[in-house]
Order: sequence, then C-alpha cells, then structure tokens
Amino acid sequence: MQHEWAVLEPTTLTERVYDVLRARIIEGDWGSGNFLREKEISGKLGVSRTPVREALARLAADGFLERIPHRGFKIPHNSANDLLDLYPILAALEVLAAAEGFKEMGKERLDALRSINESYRAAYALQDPKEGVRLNNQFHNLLTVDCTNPKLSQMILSLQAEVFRLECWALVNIHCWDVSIREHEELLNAIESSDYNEALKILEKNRSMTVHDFSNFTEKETD
Amino acid sequence: MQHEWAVLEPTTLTERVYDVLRARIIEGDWGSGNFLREKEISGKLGVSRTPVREALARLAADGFLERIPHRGFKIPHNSANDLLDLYPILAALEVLAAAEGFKEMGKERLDALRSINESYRAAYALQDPKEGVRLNNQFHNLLTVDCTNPKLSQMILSLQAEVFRLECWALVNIHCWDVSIREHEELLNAIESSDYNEALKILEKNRSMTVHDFSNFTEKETD
DNA sequence: GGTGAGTATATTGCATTCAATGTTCAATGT
DNA sequence: ACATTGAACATTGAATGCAATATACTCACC
Repeated sequence: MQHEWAVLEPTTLTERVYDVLRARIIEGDWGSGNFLREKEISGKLGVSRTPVREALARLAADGFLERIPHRGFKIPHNSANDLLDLYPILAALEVLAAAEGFKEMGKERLDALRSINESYRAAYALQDPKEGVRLNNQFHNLLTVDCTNPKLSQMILSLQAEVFRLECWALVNIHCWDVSIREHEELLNAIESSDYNEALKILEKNRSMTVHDFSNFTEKETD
Repeated sequence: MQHEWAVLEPTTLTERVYDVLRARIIEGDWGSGNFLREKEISGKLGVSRTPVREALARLAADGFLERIPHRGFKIPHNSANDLLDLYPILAALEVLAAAEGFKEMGKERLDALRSINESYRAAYALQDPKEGVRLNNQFHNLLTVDCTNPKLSQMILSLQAEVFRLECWALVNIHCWDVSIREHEELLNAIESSDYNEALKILEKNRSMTVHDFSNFTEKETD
C-alpha cells in the first residue's frame, strides 16, 4: 500500500493571526476592557493591519472580543453573569450532543475520561486552580467530541472555549471541585452501566453546579 | 418625562453591506453552491472590495456562507440534513429561552401569537408555502423574543434566520402544516392555563415535527 | 477653579495597489 | 484521441495610503 498523503489545507495569514490571538485571549493575556490595537499587533507579528483586522473581526463574531465601531476591539468585560448565561446553554447542548454518543462509548474512552478526572482530583489536592479549570474543560470536551451533528459540535466547541476563558479569569470562584469530581465519576459509572437517562441528568447538573455563590462577585475594572 | 432618545449607533459601510447581503441570502437570491464574487458585489453596491470582504467574512462566521481559502465565499449546499441538524438545537434552545418567558406572558402577546397563527392557517388554506414559512418563523421568533439571556437570545436569532433560509429553499417539503398550526394553538392554550411543562413539551415537539419524510430528499446541484 | 470651544493626535474605516493563488484553455508530445 | 504542460486570465489575499471619526489636550472665557 502507498503512503497516506496528508492533504495540504490551503491557509492564509488571517487564519494564523486568528489562532495566535485566540489562544492569547483565552489564556487571559489581556485584561478585560483593554483594547487590542491593530497597529500594535500587526507590528509585533510583522504583518500588515489587514489580516489582523480580519482576525479581530472573526474573534468578535465568535464572542471573544467586543467590537465598538470606530473605537476598536476590546476584551469583553468579564462578569459572573456571562458565565451564568453560558452554563445553561452549554448544559442543554452538551446533553443533546452526548445523548447519542453515550451509547457507543467504548472502554478506552471511559478510561481516558477517568484518567482526566483523576488528574482533576490531583489538581484539586494541589490547589492548582488553572490546571483544574483546564482539566474540567478537557473532560467535557472529550465527552462531547464525537458528536455527529457538525453544527452542534462546532457550537459546543466555541462555547467551551468561551467558558474556559471566563473560568480562567474567575479562578478563585470555581470552588466545590470535590462535588464536580464526584459528579464526573457518577456520570462515567452511569454510562458504564448503560443508565443513559441518569447520565444525562448528572451531566446537566454538573454543568450548572458552579453557578452558586457567584452572586456577590463583581468585576475589577481595568479601563 | 422627557422624550426617549434613541442612541445613534455609529455605523459603518461594512455593517450596511452585511445587512443587505444577509437579507438577500436569506431570501434565496443566490442558488446554493454559487460563489459570491467580491468584485461584482462591490461594483453593484458602489463601494470598494474591503467592506464587502468584511461583510462576507462575517456572514461566513454566522453560517450563512461557506468560505474556501483562495477561492471565495459560496452559498452552502442546502440539504435536508442541515435542517435536521438545526432543529434539535433550536428546539433545545427555544425551550430554554421560553422556560422563563412563558410565566410572564401577558394577554396582548398571546393575542399577537394567535393572530400570527391565524395568518399561518390562512396561508395554509391558500397553499402559500413561502408565506407559511415566514409566519411560522415569526411565531417562534415572538415566542422567544423576551429572553433575558442575551447570549442565548443572540444564538436563537441567528439559528432561526438560518432555518428560515433553508425552509424557504425546501418549501415543498414543509408539509404537515395542519399539525404545526394545531400544536401552536395547544401551546398557547397551555401557556394561558399556566401549564408550563406541557407548553415546553409541545414546543420541543413542534420544532422537531417537520423532520419526518425528509429522508429521501436530495439536492439539485447548481454549480 | 471649572467649563467649553478648538486643535492636535491617535486609531479605525475604506480605497487602491500589488502579490499570490487557483482556474481555464490552447499547444505540445505521446 | 488523450494526457500533460504552461501560459493567460480571474479572483482572492495582503500591504499601503488616505479619509473619517473619536479622544486628549490646550487655552481662552466665565
């Protein structure tokens, strides 16, 4: 048999700028409220303003930036409310995506999920909030990755990234990890014993769990 | 009390081009698979390629166009599958949005919804498929318009527009209108008698109803 | 001292130009 | 006749320059 030939996807500068900026925004490299200046970014990346503008526009369309006409693109003001808005949406969509996937989940996937959850537990023991947020995100990501509905899959990925960014920012407020970790276990056990309705119920509960005790949290402005 | 002063939103050419193109795409002015040429559009609108490019990029991000690097933007291939993918998502999100709204729905809104549904029935009697699609969309739109979750609201609006475009295209295949109309009535009655759980169940069923009998439907290519 | 007009500066929006890529089609060789 | 090559063309991608808009600042005026 011949070698498998990987197809060379045609790419553009805009695409690469988008990837770079998206990663940095999610990592929280800019404080909320800060404007991303086209000239500064294009200078640092060594490209013209055009691909930067296009990348910023895409990021705004994806919800990672807020666009203000004639003023620019800025990191949206982080707020607990945004998380409260996102959780129920993500819960509904993840349940929808997982509904089919659960039935065909093999042992290797269950093991991978258990492994992630164990790392999650370790991060909890070490009080490493950023790592915990990352692992929780990874867990949910792997749970819904084989969704056969492409539109749904794409929406979930985008929302998970947005939630990830906000949770990275709100680190200290993500508590109750022990509950979250226990729920993940129960979820996997339910899947393993083919109790899919129970699994879906747990998943929905798990996604909205962190909602509590956000109420008295207000943002520290940076602009 | 002073007059209400509508804030003058600063606008851009890109924005206006976006609105124009979006409306035309939804109306089905281009056949599926056709490329939208930047030069042609900018010429007809009397602007340069730049705002057209930005508008097209936004439309692609919103799912109204498919972007192929170095080739251009084209109308996505319509397919029944896309509708099948969208319906369950929209069902889940509309249920989520409506869950709160139902409880505070006043009489004037119920009347408005009934009125739309009557027009829907009239369109059915006249066998006017496009008008029916439009009214069904309007019904669902008004049902979820007061959603207090801005992110959810925005997602629903975008999905409703995409479904609208596809349903306009698939006109002949939207049948079972009588069932849809009856369900709308039952939905409104359930809301009126404060039976919200029942209302939500009907809404979800209604959104996935048109799914049947699409299976043997294949697209006529145009490129 | 505070307020407001007017100017200067910074930044985005748009147009234009050039470069890179993809496509078409005729010429060439087998 | 068919496949392949390469050149002409069309189209998008990116860079540059200019115009429009927003903000910051200065200075006169109350």
